[in-house]
Amino acid sequence: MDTSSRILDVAEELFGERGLDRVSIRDITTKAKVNLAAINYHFGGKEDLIAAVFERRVVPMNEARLAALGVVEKAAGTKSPTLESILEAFIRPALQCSLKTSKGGTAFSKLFGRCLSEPSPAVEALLKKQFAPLIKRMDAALLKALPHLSRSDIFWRMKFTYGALHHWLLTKDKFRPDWVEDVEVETQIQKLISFAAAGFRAA
Amino acid sequence: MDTSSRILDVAEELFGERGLDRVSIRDITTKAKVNLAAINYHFGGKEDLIAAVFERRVVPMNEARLAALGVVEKAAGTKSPTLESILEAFIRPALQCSLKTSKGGTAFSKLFGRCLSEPSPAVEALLKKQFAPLIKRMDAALLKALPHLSRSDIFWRMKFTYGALHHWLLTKDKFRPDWVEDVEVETQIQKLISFAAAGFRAA
DNA sequence: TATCGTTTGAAACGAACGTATGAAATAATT
DNA sequence: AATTATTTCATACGTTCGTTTCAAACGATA
Repeated sequence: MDTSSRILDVAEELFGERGLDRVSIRDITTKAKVNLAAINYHFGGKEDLIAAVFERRVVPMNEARLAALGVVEKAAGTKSPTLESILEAFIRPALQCSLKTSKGGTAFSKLFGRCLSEPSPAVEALLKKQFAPLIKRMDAALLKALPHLSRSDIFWRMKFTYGALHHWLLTKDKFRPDWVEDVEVETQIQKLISFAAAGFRAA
Repeated sequence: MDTSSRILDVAEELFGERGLDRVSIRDITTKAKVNLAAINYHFGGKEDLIAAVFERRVVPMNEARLAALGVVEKAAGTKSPTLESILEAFIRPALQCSLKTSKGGTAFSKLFGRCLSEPSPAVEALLKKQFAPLIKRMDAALLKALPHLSRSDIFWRMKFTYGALHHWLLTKDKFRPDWVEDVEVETQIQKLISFAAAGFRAA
């Protein structure tokens, strides 16, 4: 494991746990067992490190989403894929990407939530660049699957879906009373898909 | 306008704009035109100020939610209120509370999002204390309205609804392309209610 | 008006922060 | 083996942070 990777791993974990601003580069370099100056040498500065940590996960995630969308569209031929399959192409990669992360998958979820609520300039630019093409494809697919909805309707319902997904990722384990039964991730994915699909189909 | 109020107003605005950790008490006291030591004198410290800013909005918001829930339950008599009216009792006060805020209502929404993703010990304790009774009442009402659902089902769907609500509050203006039509707040509330209601009614 | 509790004021404290520097060590190239 | 280029290291710099201090100003009470 080389220096850059160790920094990225530790940074992802600590950022997820404590938030971007509550983690110093000293915290990261100490835990990663690298020199204090290593972050500035390899990434340029703290802001650039944040962007790098974020990018490492977001880019593959959105690529996987686009690929999954392509698969279901191809499988549907000239017809429109089912609403559920479109939503699944959007939801599942987010979770898989989050599971690959250290600390059992919670680190990236938290990090993502933080990047949305305390965006640095670099992260904000990355967000726009990374999500613009994905949203375009999603909008088009949903418009085809639900032709009676307006673009505005799809925009709002997509925003609600997005919120449900990210709040779920962010607080997956937290706030869960002990009487909640369905702890299987796959079950939760299906629950979210059917919840969102019903929302999209609402009159 | 006394010192404490001025501090709270400015703190709310700045925390919402920049995040809890990116705002120094010097930023707040300067903009509020009070002495640097005023925050420590009136609130104890920065953490306590954050909790105070948060509490000032959250407590009335959740009281309004409980009151609204009481109203629709009373109106329904022995029967269960409609699902839509239960959800509205949960959703509308959040928005009204957010509208009362300075900066046209965006400040509290952002602040709330930040408090969820970068919780300090004081805020976290306040969150649990403030939301426990509300969630209990919501769960009971929903269980009565949707008797075929399990408690777990209601838990997950409530989490999704919660996520949709907060993501909406957090990014209300942001990320909205110019072609989106429905900018009326009331319309957006109805859209969210019917989206969530459909999700709750999903098979 | 004299007194006492409360609030404000200017200044300073130590700690922690991100970053920069230049020498030492390592790796790559010839 | 000699010479570059790259990476690591210990250390220091200048800033900014939250907090503290204590005297001055203020307000209420008698």
